[in-house]
Amino acid sequence: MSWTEERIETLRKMWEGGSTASQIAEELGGVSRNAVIGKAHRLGLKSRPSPVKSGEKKDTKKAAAKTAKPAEKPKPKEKPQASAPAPAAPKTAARPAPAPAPKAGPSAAELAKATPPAAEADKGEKDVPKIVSVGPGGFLRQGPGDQQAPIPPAPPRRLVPAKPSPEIADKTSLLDLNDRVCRWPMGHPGEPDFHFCGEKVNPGFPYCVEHCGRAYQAQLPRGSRRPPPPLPFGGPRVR
DNA sequence: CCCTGATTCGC
DNA sequence: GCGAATCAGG
Repeated sequence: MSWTEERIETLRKMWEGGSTASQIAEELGGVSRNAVIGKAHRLGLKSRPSPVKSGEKKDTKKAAAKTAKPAEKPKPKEKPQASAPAPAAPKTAARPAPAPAPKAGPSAAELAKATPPAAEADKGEKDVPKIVSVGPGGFLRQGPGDQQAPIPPAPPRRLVPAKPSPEIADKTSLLDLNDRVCRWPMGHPGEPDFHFCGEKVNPGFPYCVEHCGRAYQAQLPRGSRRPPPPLPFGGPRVR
C-alpha cells in the first residue's frame, strides 16, 4: 500500500483526533501500526501522550528482554548527538496534567486569544468559554455546561456555491474541509459515503461545538478504554 | 502478558 | 520515504 493523499489525510485526522496508531492502521488497512507511527512522524505529527517520554535509559533489562530474538545482529544502541542543536521544541518536557484550576499554559492563552476571529458577534458576552482544564494535547477542556454554547453563534455567512452532484450535495468531502467546517468524520474513509460533519466549527477548534464535546473528553486512564459511546468513525469496521 | 508511541536503520 | 525491529513506559 502506498501513502496516497487520502490515506495521509485520514492518518493525519485520525492522529490529531486522538485515535491510536493501531486504530488508524486498522482503519487504513494494509499498513502496520509501526508504519502509521513512522508516517505520522515523517509528516511532522507527533507528540500526543506517549507512554515513553523519559530520556533516561537503563541497560539492565535490555539483554534480558531480548531473549526472543537470537542475538545475531549487532545492536547499535547509541545516539551520539554530541552537538545536536535541537532547534525547535524537541520534547514537551511535561505534559499538562488535567488542571482543575483555570490556570492555562501558553497554549491555552494562545487559544483563548485566537478564539475571537469571528468576534463580530458581540452579545455582551465578551468572555471566552471558561477553561476548566487543559487536555493532553493542550486542548482546552470545558465544563459540560459550557460545551453546549461556548461561542455565541456568528452571523450567517455568505452562501457557498452548490455542489456539483446532488449525491454529495450535503456531504462534506475531504476536499471541502477548511478551517471553518467541522472535520469530524462520518462513516469510514474509503467508502463512498464517507464524509465529514461540515458544521461550522467552534472557533479555535477543528470541530463544531457538538463534536468538540465528543472529541475533547477527559482522557481516561489506560486501563479503562472508552468502549461504548465516543467511538469516532462509526467504530471499528466490521468485515 | 497486553497495550502505547518513539526511534533506529536497512532497504 | 518506508516500515520492521527495537526500545521503553503504562
